[in-house]
Amino acid sequence: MNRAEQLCFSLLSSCKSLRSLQQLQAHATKSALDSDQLVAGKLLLHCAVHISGAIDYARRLLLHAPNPDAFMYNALIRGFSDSDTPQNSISTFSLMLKNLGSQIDSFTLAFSLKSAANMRCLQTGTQLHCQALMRGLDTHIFVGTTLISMYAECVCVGSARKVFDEIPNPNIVTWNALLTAFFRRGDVEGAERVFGSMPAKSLASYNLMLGGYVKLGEFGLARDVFDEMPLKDEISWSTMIVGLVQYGCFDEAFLYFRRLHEVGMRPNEVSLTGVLSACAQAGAVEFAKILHGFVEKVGLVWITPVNNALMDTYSKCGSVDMARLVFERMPGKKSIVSWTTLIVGLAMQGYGEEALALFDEMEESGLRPDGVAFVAILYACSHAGLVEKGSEIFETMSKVYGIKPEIEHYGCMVDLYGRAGQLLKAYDFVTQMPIPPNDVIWRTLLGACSFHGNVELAEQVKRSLSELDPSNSSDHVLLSNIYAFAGKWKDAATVRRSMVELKLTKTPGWSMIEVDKIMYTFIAGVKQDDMTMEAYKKLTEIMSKLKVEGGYIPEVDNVLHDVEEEEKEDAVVAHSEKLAVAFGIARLARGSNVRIVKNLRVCKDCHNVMKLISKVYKLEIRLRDRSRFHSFKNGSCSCRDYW
DNA sequence: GTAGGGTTAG
Repeated sequence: MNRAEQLCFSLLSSCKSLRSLQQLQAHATKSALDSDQLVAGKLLLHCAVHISGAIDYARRLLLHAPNPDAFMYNALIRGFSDSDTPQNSISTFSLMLKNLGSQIDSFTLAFSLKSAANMRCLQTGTQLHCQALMRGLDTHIFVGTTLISMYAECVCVGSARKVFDEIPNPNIVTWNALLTAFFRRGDVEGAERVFGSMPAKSLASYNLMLGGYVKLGEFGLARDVFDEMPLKDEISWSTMIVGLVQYGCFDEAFLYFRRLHEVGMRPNEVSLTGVLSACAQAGAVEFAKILHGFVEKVGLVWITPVNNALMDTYSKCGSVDMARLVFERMPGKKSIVSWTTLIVGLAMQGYGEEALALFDEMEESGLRPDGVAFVAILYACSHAGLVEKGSEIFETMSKVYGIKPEIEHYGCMVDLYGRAGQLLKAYDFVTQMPIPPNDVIWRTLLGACSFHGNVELAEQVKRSLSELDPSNSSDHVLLSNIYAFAGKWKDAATVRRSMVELKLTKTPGWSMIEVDKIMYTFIAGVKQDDMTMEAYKKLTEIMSKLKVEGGYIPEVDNVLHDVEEEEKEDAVVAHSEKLAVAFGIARLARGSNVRIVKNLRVCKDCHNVMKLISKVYKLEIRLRDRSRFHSFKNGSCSCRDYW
């Protein structure tokens, strides 16, 4: 390497943008370095893998290179393998095969195989495997390991094993790839056998075991590995935290996060996104604010997923304005996830028009909406009652953007019509869908029937639902409640009895409230502890005050006769959100806002009670239910009674 | 002059 080349390479490593790289390129041309194969190759590699958004420029560099060599092809194939269009890797491979076929080497195959793995495309992967076989590269340690990873991604454990057996000296990375293959198939015993026969274990092997157990919900086993590990790094901790959050064990996730801190480790971006997601789901906004401060202090604001998690947390905790602020101030790159997160946040609050405006803005910024973005915008329309607009967008999605609607999009449409009370239209839509409706679709429609009190259609929908998922207890509860609200107590009781016969237990409704940074959970009908007793006592007081000062009339009390206690409880009386709000009124400082998170959809009676409380007690209540946000203020709700 | 295995967001 000569001095000019050396200088060029050291300058290259500091190029962070395409612009600075182009300046360096101009400089190289001036110094007659542009005909230097080494320089041209390095420039291309830097564009392809180190500068975000410069991959197309890298492609042009290759197409215009006077003598494209194997190194250049490999660089471009590598760049595409980590992009959002890994299929371009494969087309570059084909081009290389045509132009420079004899020079395909272990790098070419390893990078191309990575793309096949990312695409989970077994067909492409197998073709590349053939190419490797023809060149005797299938037993090459790097190619072989990547082949195993590819088969792992495609859940072909047998093929992964075969490749492994042919590799003469598998190293620890090869073993780890094989371990992944077994876990990918959910084969714990197979994975344990591999782990047991490994000649050496590194930290990554233990982390793989942890992740594998955690993903399969085997927390006891995961905890054993975690406690026995000779060394733990940030990935070990992150794996535990993320896994616990994914399984809804928020308290334990918070515990691990605290322990991580106590043993002197610093939370990294992954454990932070994990614990933020726990805050989002549990509604722990005060704790999230502390984490936000930490994120800013340690410079993690540059990490896009962290910002996205912050936005998601703030919007799911009812502070969509904070979410917007995070979005506007993000110093790093806004990904399509960033935009979609805020769109959903606005939609949950019923800000349909703002969500639509943001969607347009996203497109203007050059991002092309994907399938999930369309789910978000359709969700926005359905939660804001924008039926016409929603139908229009649904049409454009396939006709203009060429995105084939999937079951989630159809679900949004059913919700759109159903929420708006256009039940028959929703029903026709379901029966005319080009793909068979699943249980979620029918359940959405059943929810709409419940909200709009259509008993006949509900019965019909429930029959279809029972064919698909007969043992879902919440469907039975919903139908029973539909009967109860219509005063058909005998039918309600029949549904209840069938639940007993089918041995179905109902999903208990729970609500959480944060007081002094501690989350309290309330479950209707569970009265043994002091905290719940306190809530019940306060609730009784509140309800009588509402009757006198707010003119409260219970939704079904007047027709409740000759009914078993259980149906009454379920239909209205002491739903968990009422207990949580009562607890909040008893414990929170005057003037604090009440924030509640509920796992099911709020019922009409509770919604009514919340409105009255907000007026009589001059309180602002934010309630997140399974489906959306409700901000109660001065006797009315932000959802405009539309939910 | 380029690689392979372990934890992140809608």
